[in-house]
Amino acid sequence: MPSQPAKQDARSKLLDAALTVIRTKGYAATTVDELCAAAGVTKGAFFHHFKSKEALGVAAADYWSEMTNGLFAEAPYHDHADPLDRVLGYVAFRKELLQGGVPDFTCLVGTMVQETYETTPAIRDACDRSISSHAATLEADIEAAIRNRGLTPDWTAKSLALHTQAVLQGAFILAKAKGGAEVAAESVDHLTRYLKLLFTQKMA
Amino acid sequence: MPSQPAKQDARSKLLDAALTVIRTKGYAATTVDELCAAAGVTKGAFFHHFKSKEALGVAAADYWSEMTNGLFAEAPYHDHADPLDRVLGYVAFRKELLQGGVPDFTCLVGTMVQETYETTPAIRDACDRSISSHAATLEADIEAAIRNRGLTPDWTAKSLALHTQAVLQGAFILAKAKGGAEVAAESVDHLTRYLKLLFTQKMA
DNA sequence: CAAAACATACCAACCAGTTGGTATGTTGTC
DNA sequence: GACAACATACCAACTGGTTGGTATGTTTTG
Repeated sequence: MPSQPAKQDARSKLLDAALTVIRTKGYAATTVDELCAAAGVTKGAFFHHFKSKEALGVAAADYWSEMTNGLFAEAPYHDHADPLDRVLGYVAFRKELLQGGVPDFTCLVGTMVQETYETTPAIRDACDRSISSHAATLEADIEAAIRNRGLTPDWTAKSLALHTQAVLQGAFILAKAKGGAEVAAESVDHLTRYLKLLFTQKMA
Repeated sequence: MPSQPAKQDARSKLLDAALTVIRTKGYAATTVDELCAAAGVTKGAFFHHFKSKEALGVAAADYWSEMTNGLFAEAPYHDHADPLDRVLGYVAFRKELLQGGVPDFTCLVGTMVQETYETTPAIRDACDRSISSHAATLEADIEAAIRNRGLTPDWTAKSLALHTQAVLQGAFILAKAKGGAEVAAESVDHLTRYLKLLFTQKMA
């Protein structure tokens, strides 16, 4: 009966707070005190669960992976019989997620890796794991779509899967610069158009 | 006779230092003291030329625009007679720029806007100006290529120009996550492929 | 009751920004 | 063209608030 938000322990509350605060202000500008205030816990609780701010960053990236894994695993686009439809369905699903404020639909690990890639290897690696493992879930469908269409492309399923992530991450940056989702949605439309062209082209 | 680097004043040295330091560590993690040390000037000089760290951020974004404007204005891809070749030449040029360490080829304003979009409007706007004005330089060639090929697309030249920037910005994020330019280059290859398909398609 | 889960109080280092000052032009005036 | 009046460029030392982290409690739970 009792819902989650009330019964959460300090660790979960801190991780949830980290997702929203870091996505809004970035990792470096987010202070431990701020995280504690947003989570409604004290600093003692913070350092009981995380040995440092950096450790929280790594845990937040892992937590982000868990959350998104669940979200995408349950998304309806997997139901399509045609693997290309699953890939296109994935991208359409990503477009549907572009709702609410910019901090709500942008990517935690994309934000964090920008700030930490040179200075904090542990966080960079956690962000890389998150992005790369998510891209890998697309790779199988792309591979199946290639076989299904009998293509022999000069690109790999892996590089295309990563390209979809590049487009999305770049779309988030434009959304942040312009203060809205519209520009991101248009970039996702271009990605969809590319995928359709790739798999339906009548090449010379 | 005397070369530039020795004769620079404190302001220019600080702006040059800002480009490298902020691209490496991010805006929030970069301290004023660090900037001064990298520029070889004192804090007094810093606050003489910039009224705050935020003001330096804005100035750095404007300085970045100047630098990149010059670089792209003089690039050889403008010489192509065919507008589509100019667009493809631009993307090829961007791929050529993916040399050296990750902090050397990534984008200052893409990095800064991620951290400041919600908290520091002045910097966000400066970054937006930089990205959008750069994209606008592409728009004319795209428009000309559309007319040249007699296309009536369901997308706009502006959205495609912004999409190229999204791909590049996203490619930088992947490069940061993976610690190298290779993944970015592959994404740029996908962008080139998309452009060629868009303009040479035999649609059903 | 023992250990895990939290809270309170505190600290040393750090940070953006200030202060008061010097050195070197530039400008106006007779 | 000499000299006062002012402006610009820069510097070293300092400050007050903030930050990540710690030391030491108290409370809850199995």
